[in-house]
Amino acid sequence: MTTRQRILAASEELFRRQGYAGTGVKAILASSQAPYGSLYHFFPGGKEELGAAALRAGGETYRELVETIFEPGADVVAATRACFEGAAELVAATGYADACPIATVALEVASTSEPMRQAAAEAFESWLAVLTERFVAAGIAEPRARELAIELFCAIEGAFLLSRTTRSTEALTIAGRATAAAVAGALREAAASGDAAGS
Amino acid sequence: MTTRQRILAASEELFRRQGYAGTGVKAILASSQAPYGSLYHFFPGGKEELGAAALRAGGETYRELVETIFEPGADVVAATRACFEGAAELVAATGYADACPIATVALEVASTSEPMRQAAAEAFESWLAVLTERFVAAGIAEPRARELAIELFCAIEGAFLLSRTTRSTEALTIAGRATAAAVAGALREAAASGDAAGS
DNA sequence: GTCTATAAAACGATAGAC
DNA sequence: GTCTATCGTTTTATAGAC
Repeated sequence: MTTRQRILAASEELFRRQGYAGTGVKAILASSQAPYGSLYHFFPGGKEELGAAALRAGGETYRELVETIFEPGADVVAATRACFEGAAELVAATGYADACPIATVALEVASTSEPMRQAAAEAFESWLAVLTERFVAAGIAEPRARELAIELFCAIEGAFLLSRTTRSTEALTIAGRATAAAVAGALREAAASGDAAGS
Repeated sequence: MTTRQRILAASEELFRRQGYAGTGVKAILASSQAPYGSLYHFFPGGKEELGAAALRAGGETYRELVETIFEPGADVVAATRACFEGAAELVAATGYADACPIATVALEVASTSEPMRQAAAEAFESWLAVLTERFVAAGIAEPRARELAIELFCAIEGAFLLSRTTRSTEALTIAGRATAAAVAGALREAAASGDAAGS
């Protein structure tokens, strides 16, 4: 693992758990066992460039995770359930420390750092794009598919917030059940209108 | 307005917009036009006590807002719609700066400050309690009513996150429509099972 | 490309006069 | 209860040796 990768990995973990402003550059360097100067060698823009890079890296990791759970041809209702169940396991297993790698920082910088805000927005959009594509592949028409993707996103992000704050997975269970039901409903509607069009 | 109130109001605003760690004590005092010593007179516990107090104050403000929108006897489906529409207006009107007074700080401190985490959890629970009560009053049985409250919470918090990050109210519109539909569905089910019980 | 020493500023907190 | 001066620390960032 290169020095750059270690710095980036440590940044992802610390920013996700304690936020951007709450994490000092020194803590990142200590955690990544990198010297002080290396940071500014690989990230000349300093902490802000590092923050944006960490958002992009975290966004990519989670996009791949979503692609794995919603594998092409999979049952999207089951995948939705798996998504929330996996999230609940992760959150509980880490003592309610790890959830979304973007959310905390995104809220912190939405009004204070334009480059970081954009990096977070692109990460979110990439997840929505994958979800939308999978819902379309499952037979749900384009506008409705994107709506469903956004519903899933909002449900799981809101549940992450409530879960970490109350130290309970209840919200993830309930939000997961509701979202799976919404996906199942859209699937039924799509099948019905598909039949109608086919008849 | 007393000095204490000014400090608290400024803290609420700054913490909500740029987070807890991202807001310096000096900025709060400058914004509230209070001298440096007053802070430690009214909040001997320093920044952390001020943070917890701001969470409680923000939580109370929003609980009253929820109580106003979901006024006793009101149509809960219309109230749900009004909730998301009002949120969209607020977010857009403030240039995507103001949304939830708790969420940003809650994510920041969930794993780093136990007193602040608890203050945030109590605020969230107070909102859920109001929502649950109103759904019960509308005829929805207790366990389902609390589930609906959590669904609404997750949907709006997730939509706040996506909205502030992407600078668009799209998520609030979509999440609002979906949540209103879920509430309407629960209402129909409750009426059907109520009829069945009554027959 | 690695590492340290240090600068310059901001941080939270305190002491003490009024 | 108000206000200021200041302490000690920590922050981000840089300079310069290796």
